[in-house]
Amino acid sequence: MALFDVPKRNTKETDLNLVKKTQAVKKQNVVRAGNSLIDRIATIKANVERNLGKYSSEFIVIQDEISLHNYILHCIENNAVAIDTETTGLDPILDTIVGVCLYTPNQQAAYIPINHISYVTGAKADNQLEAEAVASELDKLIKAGIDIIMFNAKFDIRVLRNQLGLKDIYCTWDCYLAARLMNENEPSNALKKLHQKYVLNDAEDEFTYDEMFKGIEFNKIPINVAYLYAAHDAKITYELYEFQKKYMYYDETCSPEDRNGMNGVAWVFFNIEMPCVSVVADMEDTGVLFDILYAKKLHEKYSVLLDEKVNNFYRLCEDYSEEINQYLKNNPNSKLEQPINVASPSQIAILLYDILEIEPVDQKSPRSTGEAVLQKIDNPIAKAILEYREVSKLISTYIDKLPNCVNPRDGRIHCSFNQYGADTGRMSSSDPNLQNIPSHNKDIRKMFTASDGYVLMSSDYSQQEPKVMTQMCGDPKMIKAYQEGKDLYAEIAALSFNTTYDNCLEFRPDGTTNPEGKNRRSQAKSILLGVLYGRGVPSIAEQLGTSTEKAQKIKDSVFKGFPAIPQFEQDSLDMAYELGYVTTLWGRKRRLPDLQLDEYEFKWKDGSRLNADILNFEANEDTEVDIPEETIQKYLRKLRRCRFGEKRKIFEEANKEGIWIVDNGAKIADAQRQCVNARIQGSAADMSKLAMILVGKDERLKELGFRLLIPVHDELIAECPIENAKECKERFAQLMSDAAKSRLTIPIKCDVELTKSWYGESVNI
DNA sequence: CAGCTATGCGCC
DNA sequence: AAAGGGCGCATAGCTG
Repeated sequence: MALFDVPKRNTKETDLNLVKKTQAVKKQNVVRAGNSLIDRIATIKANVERNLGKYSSEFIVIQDEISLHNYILHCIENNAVAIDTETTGLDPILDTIVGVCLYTPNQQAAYIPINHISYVTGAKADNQLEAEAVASELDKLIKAGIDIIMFNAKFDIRVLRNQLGLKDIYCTWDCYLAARLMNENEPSNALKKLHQKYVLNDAEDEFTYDEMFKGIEFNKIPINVAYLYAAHDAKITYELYEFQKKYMYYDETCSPEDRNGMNGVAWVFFNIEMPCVSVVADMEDTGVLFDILYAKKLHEKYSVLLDEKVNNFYRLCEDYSEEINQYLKNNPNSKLEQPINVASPSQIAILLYDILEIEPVDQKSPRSTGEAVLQKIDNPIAKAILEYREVSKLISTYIDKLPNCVNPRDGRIHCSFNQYGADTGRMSSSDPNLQNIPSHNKDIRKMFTASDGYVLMSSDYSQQEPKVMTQMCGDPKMIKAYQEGKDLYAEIAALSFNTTYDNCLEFRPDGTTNPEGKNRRSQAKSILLGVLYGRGVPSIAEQLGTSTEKAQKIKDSVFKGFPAIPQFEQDSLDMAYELGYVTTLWGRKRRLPDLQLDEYEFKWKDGSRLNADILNFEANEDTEVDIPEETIQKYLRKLRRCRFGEKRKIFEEANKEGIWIVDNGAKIADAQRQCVNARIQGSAADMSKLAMILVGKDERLKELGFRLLIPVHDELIAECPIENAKECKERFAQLMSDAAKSRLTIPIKCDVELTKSWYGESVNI
């Protein structure tokens, strides 16, 4: 947004601020000047021509049907095309398509304008193709079944479906997903960054949309300028694909277990990630029906509750009004407002630790006001703050936010799923995030409902991660427990603590509760889940409400009874140290470069110390002097010998010598924890995606009107017409159970819940 | 204002 | 001595 159209605000703006802003928008080769739209387009035009003008002969604009037809023939001949779409925004449903870019080898990259308008009059620009004409030509590519390469295909697929009506548009190679699989630690996954780094070898800079057109919709950019930018994208997508293709291919003669090469990763690409794209696109297009009226009722209900909580907090503060006033008098510059802002952690910290002088609970962060800390503070104010936060979170993040996310055309929420959101391979959800809707609270999820005449269906994998872990450990006793339908935690407890299975259950056979059994079971559970998360013994002890020593003994017993568990931990660590990465059951990689770090790094304090030998003319003046090996060894010896708490002294000692010691201990420990967790969480993610593919592409379910709505990691939410619920339910459960059969021998059972609204009352059929 | 980090918290 | 994996997002508070 430019300076001139910044909305008027109450705050006074100094001239200095305005000057600073003007300076801030100037960047490199991009100049911003002028205030009117006409001036700004002129500036953009100049920028584009200066930076992309070199492509003017390489790229073409296709403005008639015959040229388009000929280009499509070239694509089919080549059996490959890169496609990119240009739109007025990022919403494939509400925003409009502006043009399509194509590139096929040995041809000029082509831009096909469809919906450009004059930035002066707003009238539709001349010499563009009709959407229908473009659609019918693109349909020929689809019918021919040629390779279609895209970057972040889900978006372009949705645009082409919604804007051009291309129902069967597909993608064979998504460079975004390939890039994520090839290096999930890549600092940026933007097309231009990846192309710049891997195709151009960082030789030249490329400009992003915002750097070129910030704040201007693409349909207002004149065609003779726009094509330079747009066609470029299709071309670099293809070039990135050619780069990736060299490394990611599946060798039939090589098993997916080949963990040294890319075979496992390629298998995941072709058999999990790529087939998943259209399923995810379907879910986003479908959306989920939202009950705005019910949300309004919740707003009323929870607003009253919030008022109560705030008032309760202030009422409790009144007991300390003298102390608060005294504090304000002594600390006139403090951040404490009057009244206190309950939502401000810094003000709460002042209240609790400075005014009420409560002893810090957590020595590591003595001024924390987090939930865990507040729960331990025995003061009604702490409780009041927690209650306030609970309600305010519900209102701001869900009750008041979600209604604004509803698409006015269909009353549904179409969020965005990032298919490779987490580095482990898990999906994520945003705008809004539908994977963190409260489940503990029974009101919130009910805002999501089935379509009229439909019923909601949810199916989850029970104990997905423990099952995956059992499979990867390969422990026969654990596998047997699942095969016999036993409770894994109880079985582990029984065999670890030398007692019977029945003695490790919460309930006795006669239905009465067995506190000792419950305790044994939860101990075994804590140990197993602790391994899964890389949790430390003291933390497990805290969870179990016991001493660290006790927890260590419990862990020892479990590890002794189930040596496959520590063996699996060790194998995972070995794999990561040897190969630099761990793998999932299906071959996805999680690279952990931090594991290769030295525990301590030694650097000169003032950056680099240059070679001080003035007489050594041979030496490059940038040559750094290494820190003498004996000095490094001296400190390493000290650090290895020292007790905890003495580290800092040694660091300071080195500091006085001008040496800066970097302690990588925490990073290495993080990576070690990730070794086990990434394998389990990643394998579970593979499994859930396989289920989505099987369910989402099932022809029979499609016939029945069944559609997936939301994946929540180990759970799939869907809906289907009520009259088909019975068949859908059975087929849904069966497909989910079968999805992981290729690698999981443990029995998988899925129960399907039928409801009218999410987590609402069960519907019987 | 835009954009960043820190803190805190919802989910699996 | 302490030791929880993976996300997205709201608000506060700071900076450019």
